[in-house]
Amino acid sequence: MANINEVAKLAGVSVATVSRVLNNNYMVSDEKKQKVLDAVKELDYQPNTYAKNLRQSENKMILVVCTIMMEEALDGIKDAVQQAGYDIIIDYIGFRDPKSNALKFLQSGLVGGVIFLNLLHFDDELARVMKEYPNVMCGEFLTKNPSTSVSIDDEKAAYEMTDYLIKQNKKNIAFVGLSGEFKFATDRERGYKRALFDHEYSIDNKLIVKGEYSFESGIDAARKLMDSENKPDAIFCIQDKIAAGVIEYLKENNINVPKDIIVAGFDNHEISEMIRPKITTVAQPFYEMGKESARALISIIKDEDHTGKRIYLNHELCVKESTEIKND
Amino acid sequence: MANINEVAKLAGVSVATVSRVLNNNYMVSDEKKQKVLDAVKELDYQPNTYAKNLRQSENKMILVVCTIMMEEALDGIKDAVQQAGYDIIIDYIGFRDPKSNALKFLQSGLVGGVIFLNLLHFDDELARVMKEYPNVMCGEFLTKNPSTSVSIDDEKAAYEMTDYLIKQNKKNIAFVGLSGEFKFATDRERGYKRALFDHEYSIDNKLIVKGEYSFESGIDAARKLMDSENKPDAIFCIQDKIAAGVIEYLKENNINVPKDIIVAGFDNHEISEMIRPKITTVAQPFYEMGKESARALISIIKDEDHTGKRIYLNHELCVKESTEIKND
DNA sequence: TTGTAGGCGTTATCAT
DNA sequence: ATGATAACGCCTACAA
Repeated sequence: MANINEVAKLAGVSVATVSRVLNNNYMVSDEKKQKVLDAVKELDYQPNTYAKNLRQSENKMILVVCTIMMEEALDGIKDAVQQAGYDIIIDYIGFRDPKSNALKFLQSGLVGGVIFLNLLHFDDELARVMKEYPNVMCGEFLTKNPSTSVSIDDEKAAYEMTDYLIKQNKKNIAFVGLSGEFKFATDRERGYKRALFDHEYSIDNKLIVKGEYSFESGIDAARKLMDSENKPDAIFCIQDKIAAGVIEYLKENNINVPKDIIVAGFDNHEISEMIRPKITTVAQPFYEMGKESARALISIIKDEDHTGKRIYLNHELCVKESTEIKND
Repeated sequence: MANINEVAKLAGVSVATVSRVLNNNYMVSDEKKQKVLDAVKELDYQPNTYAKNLRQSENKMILVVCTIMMEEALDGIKDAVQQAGYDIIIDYIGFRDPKSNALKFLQSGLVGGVIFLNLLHFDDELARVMKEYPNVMCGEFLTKNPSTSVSIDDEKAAYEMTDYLIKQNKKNIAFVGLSGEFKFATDRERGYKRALFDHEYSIDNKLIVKGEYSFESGIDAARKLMDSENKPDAIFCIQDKIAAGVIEYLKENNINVPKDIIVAGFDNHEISEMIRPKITTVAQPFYEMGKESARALISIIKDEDHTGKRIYLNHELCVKESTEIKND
């Protein structure tokens, strides 16, 4: 692998000139610049990342810690980051190892900052440690976490959806949430309750069930709701996969959606287009969220501006088939 | 961020001793070792990755290039890699930029090898360039590509599925493939045709349609098949999402699956469990494929064993509801 | 067993 | 505008 010395030798200049051409691109004659460029091409020269980062004070590498893979958000991050001349590397941790290599990568100087993508388990220790490093939370964060965060306003979105369901003349609106202690989950539940309250609906805890983040869990939730005495005529699910499960259960029991019961989900997941009826849902601007997160992180890295901000982006209510009765 | 000098000073030893404790762990007295360890802890010292890699010849960083995010495969890669003391970073490229940063990362010395995960666009130039670097293809590869590859035997799997469909007493077995030139796609089509041939079925090109990798494409494919004169009584789709679309179209047209037509997919994608009837499919051992890929890559990096191998792992036929008539 | 010093490939400072 | 050289943090001969 060619290094800068070989390039300099081939071009007949000093290493400093090569470095200048490749980085600053000023204060060097066109003649020598061309020679350097030719030599670089000839040798397929690429500056060594390790040497470069060792020497430079600023670290232009960003780590993205992913639990669930959100391709749209990653696209947004990539675009923003590349624009600023940064590189990203991804640490995929799934749900197996909540801590990830973030700290290791940070302490070893590999990366200069971290974006946590939809991280669900941000414990106290991680929060404490992360105070010392540039980081932003994209999509999910804990109240006690002081990091800058980018997300939609989950409470507002859930409020709007519930409000919409009420306006379809429904009286018994159920909510299917998550059993864990996640901020986005409690926010959405709060939005649901606040909408009921504002419309002077009473809140029936029998109409609120909690489960996991899955299709099967949706089936279970629907069974619970339909087995109770106060049956719902609308079911708002915290996620589309769950809504898909709910719809499946209702279909199996010959309950028509949307005629008998209307169902809504959240996330505009692809499943919402693959199930019949297509699921009314809330679309999150994942691409923009990624982009905004990256921008925020870079400005934190650059300006040392460590004040945690809350950045809210706009969601979109997507009305599809599961809440509107067709007129064939 | 603390460096090795500060640790040495605090521990009252030389930097060489600190380095020895952290790496070799031999030829150093217990007394000094303990002092070093204490100092490391005290300062939260973590060796600088860039300095370390610059100095060392061997590079323990592996790049995984992802098109589509396959979490199971990533888990497998992670497990194998960590066991060997390597780190991975992921370059997510989606389908937007087929070339990825692989070459850049390799040339800049950031990584010592690459795993291409389900890469579909492996062009001649990439193939040429990649000859010089350790790399393995996981899940998909081109015939002309000399890299080591890990996958299932797609032809065999498709053969078995087709054979199974024939044994359900079906006569007109359609195949929904992909319009691109992908090895896995042509392999599966060949397996389908070979099974027909072995059973002395004639091959009707009207029963072979091609489209995209999506639910909508499945709907289109089913329409085409059902509009032709020689209607199928079984439809084998190259992927589960496509099969889901096919099933949806049939349902909309009051054609019962599996009673009237049986449908099969491929990949054991989660959608195969969320659609009714659940889709009979072929499961790929993604976790194992990832693990095997990582192992292969590490041995290539270590041994400089550049002979391209083909590693086939076993698939599994998953018979579900879309091909078997229930007896209620 | 331990310490000193050289060098990995860059970039940045200081001369020229 | 250009070149020589120090320094980044680490590992590893080599010396003691």
